[in-house]
Amino acid sequence: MQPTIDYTSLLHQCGYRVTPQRQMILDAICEGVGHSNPEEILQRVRARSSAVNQATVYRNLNFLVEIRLVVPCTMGGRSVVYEIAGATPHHHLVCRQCGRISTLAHTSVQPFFAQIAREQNFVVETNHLALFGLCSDCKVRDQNA
Amino acid sequence: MQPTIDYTSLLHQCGYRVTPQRQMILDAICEGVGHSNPEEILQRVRARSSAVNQATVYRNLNFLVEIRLVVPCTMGGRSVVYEIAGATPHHHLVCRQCGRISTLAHTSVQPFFAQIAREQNFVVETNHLALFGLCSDCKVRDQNA
DNA sequence: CTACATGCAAAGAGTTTGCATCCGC
DNA sequence: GCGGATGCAAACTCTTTGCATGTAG
Repeated sequence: MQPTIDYTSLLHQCGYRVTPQRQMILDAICEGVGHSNPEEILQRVRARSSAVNQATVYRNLNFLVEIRLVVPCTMGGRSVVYEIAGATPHHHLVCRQCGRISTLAHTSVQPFFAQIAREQNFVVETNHLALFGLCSDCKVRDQNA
Repeated sequence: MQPTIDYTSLLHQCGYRVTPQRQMILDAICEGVGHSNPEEILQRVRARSSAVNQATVYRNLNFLVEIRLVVPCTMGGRSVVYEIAGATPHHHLVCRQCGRISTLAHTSVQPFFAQIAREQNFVVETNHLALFGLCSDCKVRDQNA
């Protein structure tokens, strides 16, 4: 988790306005360790300051994505989740049976992305890949069934 | 694109009811070459039979996903897209700048999935991966800007 | 002081659901 | 004939927007 002050001054430097709401929303995204949907972010912000409007959260999320400070990614749920753009890339294996989510280190993914850059001349910027499938436990259970 | 009759008899065999609507929806998914959202499917079905309700489309999509005849996948758009489960796995590189979508052969992805199976004991079932990033043209444009 | 941000409420999109009717088997 | 499928409309969730007010710079 990165300190908020960096982002605050970064916004300043780029000429963007820094409001208390915007700061709290950025804080909330940082706390979420890269897996927060708008609702969770709203909850976290409201825990600090009771009266922040959800429209403000949505507007700021869109704004932060636009200026590329925050990255949206889909994890299979109904709403998109957000994470700080500079966060360490990390990936997830989502089991379709039991829903368990395990983490996949970027080192396991990097060679694959490098290969795509080489073969296709395409720079993958997804730093939060979600792969769906069957985890080891459910695979065994499936075979025995 | 696969002939519908396979799916029809498959449904029969499994004891599921086969209605004209269900057949048309399956046809529409097949026609979509794996990239149809509910709206497009509805349009395609209605081109054949004008009065099919959208609730029926949604109910059938959920049904077909549940019995694993159809697979849902997110391509970055607002709604999920659907494809026939048995379709040849194929993947996409989506450019975040120009929106261009290029195809990535499964052979480029297979070793990566195999590695995950080996290292993590996790069977990736995603047969329609969407990777977001910068295409070659936009990369050049980015560097010159 | 000005332009942008916020709050509020209402509107929009996309999807689901309750209930009466219909129809595959 | 029975149980699941459909049509219709209303409800629900998530997100966006118009407008008046507030506030950062």
